[in-house]
Amino acid sequence: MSNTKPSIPKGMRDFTSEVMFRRNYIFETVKSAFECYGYAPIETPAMENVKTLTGKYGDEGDRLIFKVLNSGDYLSKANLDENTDSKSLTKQIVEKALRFDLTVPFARFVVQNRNDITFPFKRYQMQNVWRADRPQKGRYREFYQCDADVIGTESLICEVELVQLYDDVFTKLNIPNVDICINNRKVLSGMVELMGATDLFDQIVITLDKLDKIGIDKVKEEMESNGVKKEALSILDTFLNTKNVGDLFSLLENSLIGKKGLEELKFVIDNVTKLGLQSANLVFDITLARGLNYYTGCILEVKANDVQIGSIGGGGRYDDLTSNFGLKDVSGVGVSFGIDRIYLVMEELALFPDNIDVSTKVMFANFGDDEAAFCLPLLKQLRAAGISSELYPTSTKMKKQMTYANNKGVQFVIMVGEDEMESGILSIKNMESGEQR
RNA sequence: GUGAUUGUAGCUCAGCUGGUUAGAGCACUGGUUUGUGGUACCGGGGGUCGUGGGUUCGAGUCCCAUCAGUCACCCCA
Repeated sequence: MSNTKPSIPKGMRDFTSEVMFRRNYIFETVKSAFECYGYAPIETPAMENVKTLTGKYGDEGDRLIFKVLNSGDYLSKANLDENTDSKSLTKQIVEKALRFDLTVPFARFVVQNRNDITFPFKRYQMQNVWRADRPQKGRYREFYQCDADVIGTESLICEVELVQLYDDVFTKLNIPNVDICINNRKVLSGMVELMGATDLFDQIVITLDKLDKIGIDKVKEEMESNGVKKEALSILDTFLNTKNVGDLFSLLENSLIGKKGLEELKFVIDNVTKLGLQSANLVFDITLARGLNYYTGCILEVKANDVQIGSIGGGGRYDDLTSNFGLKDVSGVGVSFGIDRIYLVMEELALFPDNIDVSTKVMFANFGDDEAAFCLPLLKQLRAAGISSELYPTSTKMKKQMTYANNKGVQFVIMVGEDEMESGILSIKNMESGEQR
């Protein structure tokens, strides 16, 4: 057999222990916040049926779904003729796909288990998802999402709580200068309605989302080339120049859906303002749109302003996701934490506490079989007391054992040799100070 | 799908306008110290220079192709 160079697929990663200690620190923080707000854990499988996933994320999203080839002689069951192309072939030889996010599988879960669930249902989920994207900074083909969703209620109190939840987590993680951007898809619908371009909604909204990146002129250019009329663009201008939510009411007076969206927006903002946030800022941003097109109401996106990276979290309300699976009129709302990006932000700003990567507190040096046997009961006692400890497995040179302890960040090394066994008094060395007794 | 950029030891890189046995630091390992790490000193192993072709007396260095990584656009966490 030939030696293959060890490698892993594009956009996927190994995590070393050092990295895992830090990742777990983030996971734990998020998890305890979720539980503190009354969310309960669930998990769903890595793969879903392709049909469950397709059509929920837009055309672009569908292309980025990782599909899993059927097992066995799949080609013999396929129908091949001269019209067969990749797309029609894929349909015949693929029936499973890796999950693309946690929200759609969750909607499926809710419908499938509806008889066992008490509504409103609050769950959290922290699992990996896969996207066949081109990797770059803060963007991988396998990454983790931590989602909290509540489904089965239209109450806007949920939105208010989710904003607080974001604030709680980022405050606990000590990430400064966090903006929680908020908008409402209904407000955008109202605006597009006034522009007389309802059929171009998706296009307009995607273009609008780029405003802070490419500037107003380019946005208008792109919209015009997509068929938006000049008059419509001046309406857009009025909206963009209105910073205050209250002032939008007069603009959207004639749009039923727009007014509804504004009322929702106002409720959330007012209540959050009343309760106050610890460290994050709630920012109304009319240009916030979000690509995933299952959102229907309030939408949220979180940015860490001190680091150049995409959003570190996002979410919103979806009114109709479960109807795809045959359960109508169930509204849900949720948020997602992008923990890989949060990791990068914390790394860049050096926000990780330095005492989170210690595993073994006490190590027994190994001087030989008899000495090792003497240590084992002591080890048992330490462990029973909840002190993480280990015995170096072989009696190699002291230098090597000490180096091992040092690199692993062990705090104390206990020497048990002949003298100690006889006297019963052990030598303990503090690895930090070098002191020994 | 589009564009830019990089590929030399396990890791981070140096290698000038092509010139003989390809270097450093870190890591690993042996010793100074037969029971002591993190600091010191001495030694050792490890590379067909991403791959394939071409130019040349001679290619890590120049040209072409190909593969892989990284970054940006699209889109997104």
